[in-house]
Amino acid sequence: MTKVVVIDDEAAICRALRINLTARDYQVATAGDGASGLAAIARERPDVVILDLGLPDMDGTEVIKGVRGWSTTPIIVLSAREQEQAKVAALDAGADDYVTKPFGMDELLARLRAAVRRAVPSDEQPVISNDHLLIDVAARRVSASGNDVRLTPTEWQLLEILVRNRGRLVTQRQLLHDVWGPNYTTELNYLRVYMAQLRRKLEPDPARPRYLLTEPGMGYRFT
Amino acid sequence: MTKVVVIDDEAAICRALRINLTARDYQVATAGDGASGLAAIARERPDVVILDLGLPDMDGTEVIKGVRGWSTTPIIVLSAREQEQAKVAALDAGADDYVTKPFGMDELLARLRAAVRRAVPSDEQPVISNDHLLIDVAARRVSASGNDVRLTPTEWQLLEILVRNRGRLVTQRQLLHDVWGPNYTTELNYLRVYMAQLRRKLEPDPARPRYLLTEPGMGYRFT
DNA sequence: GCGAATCTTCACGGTTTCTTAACGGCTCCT
DNA sequence: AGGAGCCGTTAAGAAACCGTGAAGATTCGC
Repeated sequence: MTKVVVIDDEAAICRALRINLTARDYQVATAGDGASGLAAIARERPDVVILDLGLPDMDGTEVIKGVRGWSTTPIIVLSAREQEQAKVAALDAGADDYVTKPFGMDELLARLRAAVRRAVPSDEQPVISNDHLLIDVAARRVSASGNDVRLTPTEWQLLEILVRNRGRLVTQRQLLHDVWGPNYTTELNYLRVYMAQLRRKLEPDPARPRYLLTEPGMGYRFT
Repeated sequence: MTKVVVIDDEAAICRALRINLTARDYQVATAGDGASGLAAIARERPDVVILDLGLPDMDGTEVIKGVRGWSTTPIIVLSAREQEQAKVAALDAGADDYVTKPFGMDELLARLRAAVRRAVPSDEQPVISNDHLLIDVAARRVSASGNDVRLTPTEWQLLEILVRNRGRLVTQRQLLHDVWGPNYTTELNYLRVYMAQLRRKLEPDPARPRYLLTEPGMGYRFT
């Protein structure tokens, strides 16, 4: 059975969605603010999330980023008609779709079906482990030669993207877009600085990298 | 580079999209009706399709079904505000998203980025594999006789075009246009230099190519 | 508020990649 | 046989790119 988490501060909407979705054999959990919404997602591991952007306690994009750190669950955003800017920000933060309020239930259901259909069958949690390195993405732990390594938030985001795409080349544009946002896709400096820091912390010989490889002119690759 | 096919019967919209998308480094092809739209999708193999529902010759859902028969390319639907019913039908037919006319360019671009980003996992990119060669376009990996081969950005672009059109002749003009841009379509030198480099890196006997074949006076072909 | 950690920005030297030109071999045509 | 055009090969200078250290600016925790 498909599991849905609904995050909305309007109780009426939560109730309406719960009734409609339950009637169509979805399993529904609701939350009234961002913090409890994140908790619900972590607890329920839903197949899809419906998220209202106008939450009382935190910005909607913060919720999205919080989820995208460890999960690829589809997120459908609800927003008032005027928040054009917020919609764009939400999609760039990693939302999969949005519906403007007031919305037709038929439309929401169609989008829900589309989102679930698209979803990739849940992927395994990446854990890298070899003689020298141990990277546990879910637990946010990294150690090199047996010693725990502390990474800053930015370093971690960068490493996580590379690890999730291990073996594949990740382009500079994509890294910059996913870590710094859509307006920073030309700041190649940032990549150089942070790749150097990651290598200093992770590589046995930072000057001759074994894991964090450069593909000149294109991007980086974790192997 | 991301390739987009736009299908809309309003020439003004086609033109506006072409200009905006080209400026953002998308590669754009346009079609004015459903039939030529389907042909364009089959020919161009775009990364994403923008489809107007109000086409003169056939219903938009027919176009979607026609594509979904053999491809999972993301489809973003354009529709007038009133066609609520048609939107639902389009999403159920396999469309991935829709935007109501009149639309904001920012919103469309954000949805485009979201659609392309989502599509990557499910999109099966060509992988060439035989005794001697292994080419994984998605991961940007090439190996010859078991050894990993490093390619420069230009070498990659060239090889990728040939691989995507494997078996077919690709003209010199098209290669030059797609790799170096519209102002370089006479620099046949570039092709010779880079084909030689690719052969040196990929062919078992570079002087007698098995995969990267020359069609004198016309172009090259990957087999 | 204050100190520490983190992020942004800059400049320099070394390396890789791109561009360009020249030369010889080959095929086809006259 | 000779010439013209096309192709493959090589090499060298120019341009772009990368790694690095370090110095402000900003944020965060106390």
